[in-house]
Order: sequence, then C-alpha cells, then structure tokens
Amino acid sequence: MDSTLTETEQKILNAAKKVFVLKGMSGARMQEIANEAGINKSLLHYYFRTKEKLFDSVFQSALGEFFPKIRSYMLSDSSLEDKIKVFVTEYSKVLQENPFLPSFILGEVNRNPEHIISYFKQHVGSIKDKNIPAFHQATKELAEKGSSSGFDPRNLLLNMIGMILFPILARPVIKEVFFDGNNAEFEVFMKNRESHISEFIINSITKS
Amino acid sequence: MDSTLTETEQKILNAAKKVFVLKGMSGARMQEIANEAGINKSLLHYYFRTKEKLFDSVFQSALGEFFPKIRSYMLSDSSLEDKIKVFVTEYSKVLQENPFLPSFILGEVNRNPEHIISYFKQHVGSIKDKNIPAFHQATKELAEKGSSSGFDPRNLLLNMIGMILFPILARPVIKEVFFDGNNAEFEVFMKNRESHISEFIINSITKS
DNA sequence: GTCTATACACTGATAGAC
DNA sequence: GTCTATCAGTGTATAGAC
Repeated sequence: MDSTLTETEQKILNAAKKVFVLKGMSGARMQEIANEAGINKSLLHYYFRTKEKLFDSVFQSALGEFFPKIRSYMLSDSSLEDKIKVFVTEYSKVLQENPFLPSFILGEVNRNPEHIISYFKQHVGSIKDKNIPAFHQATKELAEKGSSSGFDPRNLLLNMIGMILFPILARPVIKEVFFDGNNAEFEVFMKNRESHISEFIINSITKS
Repeated sequence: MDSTLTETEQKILNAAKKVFVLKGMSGARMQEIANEAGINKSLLHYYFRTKEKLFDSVFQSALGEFFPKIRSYMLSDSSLEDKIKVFVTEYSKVLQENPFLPSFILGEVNRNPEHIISYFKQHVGSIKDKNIPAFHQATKELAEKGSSSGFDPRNLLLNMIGMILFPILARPVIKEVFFDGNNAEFEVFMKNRESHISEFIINSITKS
C-alpha cells in the first residue's frame, strides 16, 4: 500500500473493487469501472496499464482486509473463551460489512491459486508461526482444565470460520430455503446466530 | 432431466460443466467447450441456442448434485448422532469428488440469486417442509435426554455444512497457510477432520 | 494528466452447403 | 445433424491532441 495515492487512483481502486467483486475478473468491464469512477476509460490504462494489473491491485487489497485482522485477534493474551467470542463477533462484523468479498476471494483463489500463495509469501509467512502456537497453547490450557479432547487447533479455527462464513456465502440460498425469502427473519436469525456459534464451540470444547 | 439425451448432447453438457465450473459464466468460451467436447462450435448453438441457455442447463444439473442428497440423509429415521455421522461422511465424499463445484455454485448464486430461487420453486419447496421437521424432532429428542441447549436446528445444519465446506472452498489457502503447500499432509488432515467434525458437533450437542 | 478517436483481437451467433 | 465461412458486436489497449 503506497500512501502516495492520487485521488484519481483511489477513485479507480474503489470503483474497480466494486465491479470486480460483483462481476469477477472476466465479467468486469473496463468501461463499467470507468463509469463507476466517473472518469475516462483511458485513464484506467494510464494508471494501471492493463486490466490484469488493476485486478491484482484490487485482489491484494481485498485479501488485506481479512487476514491481518484474524492475526490480531489470535495474538491477544485473553482466555480462549474470550478469544473465541471476540473472533466470532469481529469476524462476523467484517463479513457482514462486505458480504460479497468472501465469495469473490474464494472464487478467484480457486481459479488462480498462485495469487494467494504469492500473497502469503509476501505478507504473512506468519500465521503458522504466530497464530497457531498462540492458539495451540490456549487450547492445551483448556484441555487440561476440562477433560476436553485435545484436537488439532487448526480444526478449531476452520470450524469457527466455516460456521461464520457459510451462511454469508450462501445467503441467497439460505434466505430462500429457510425463510422463504423473508429478509427480516433472516437478519434476526443471523444476529442471534453469532452468540449461538460461540456457545456451540465453547460447549463442545469444555465438554466434561 | 430428459432421459432422451443424444450422445452429443451429453458430451456437450459434460464439457460445458467442466469449463463453466472452472472459468465461470463470463470466463468460459464457447470455443473451449466445443474443443473439450470434440465437436464444432456451431453444434453448441444448434443444441442449446445460446451460451446462457447452455449455462442454465449446466447450473441446474450442478445444483441437483447437492440438494437431493442432503434431503435423503435428513429423512432417514436413525438417531441424530448417526444422522450427523452419515451426513458428514457422505457430504464430504460428494464435495471431495467435485472440489470445484461449491465455489462455482456459490459464486454464481451470489451473482444471480434468481437462479437458485427458481430452482427451489421448481424442485424443492420441500426442504423446509420435510428436512427441518425431521431434524427438529431429532434435536428435541436429544435435548430432552441430555440437558442440551434447545437451539434452532437450522443452526445445526448450517454449522455442519460450514465446517465441512469451508476447507474445501479455501483449499489452496489452507494448504498453503497450514501446511506450507504440502499436499500429503493436507489430505491426511482432511481425512481425520471428518471424524473430528462429527465428534465436535456431538460433543457440543450432548453437553451435560 | 485527461480526453477523443481508433486500431486490433476475440467472441457469440447465424447462414448455408453437404 | 454436422461442418465452413462469415458477420456484427464488444472489449482491451494505444496514439495523439490538448
């Protein structure tokens, strides 16, 4: 992230993010991005040369919105229970503010795994080194207190993210199948679901 | 599904599925589908008129690979514990056989929610009527035996699917972040994870 | 830096011979 | 039903005036 960003560059990036996230790399049109940014199509090429380079910039910054946050939650030194509650709450908030971002990232990640790999080589070769040990330790502590199953803490992280993420990814399906398209009911359900997830996890972990 | 399908039609659908699932609607090229099917580009239009209609056929059949299976698992009259175990196992198998299908479906579902809605109007206005009550009953039974929290059974279903699905959706990321790209380690982890999920859920539900 | 005009490639779709 | 040839439309990218 260069902090030396023209106002125009910033407008382009915001517009590009909106369009790319909604339409995907191949579905997005340079013209639409230009319109959304309120500038001329040629300027996109002036600043970012090609569509692909523009996409890369957007994708990298989109990734940045998620992973660093995860890290900070994991590194705090509160109890595992609190850590779980905070993670569920905060991560849910981030996702609900950008409901289309996850499906965008996951989609393009599957199409183009090298992107994500290069991202981690660049930014966080750290999650394994930093987050997991912290998590592992907390899990062990708790496993000793209760007679809980001392499973791989990576499973715990995957469980949390999966439960939080899936309803957002599949929002249109779930709204339709479970609530006959009723938006209000769905929103209430999702709000209550946050505390359900925390309880569900803690319940399982502290099982005597 | 007409069972009156030409051999050529079937070849086209298979090829189209492969390409659409990998590249998405806008990323897929009619030429590539034709090549993959070993036929001429014009034949695609002869059989399916437009790209969009071809896509619809593929999408509908892709959806069909998931939801009916879910239903049958839910409708059996075994215990909730067994139901969970079977669901996790069978659903994991389906997903691992088609690792790219979920991200395809979820991506296009978010781009075009009307598709999924029309699908449910057509095929299963039933999940709510059939699966949920069956699930609800089983959950209640168990809640009475243990002193478990009598939460909304829809949460249980979302929890299961989320935990099963997420690592498959984010496979490249997780393989990289958790296993430094080591495929073998990842596969072992995923195999063990199946039973972990069942235990994790049952643990939480039967919490005393 | 910003705009207009345009080049160039590609893609979905159709017409028509066989 | 299957193929070849071709068209019209669209999209990225560049050249050049200001």
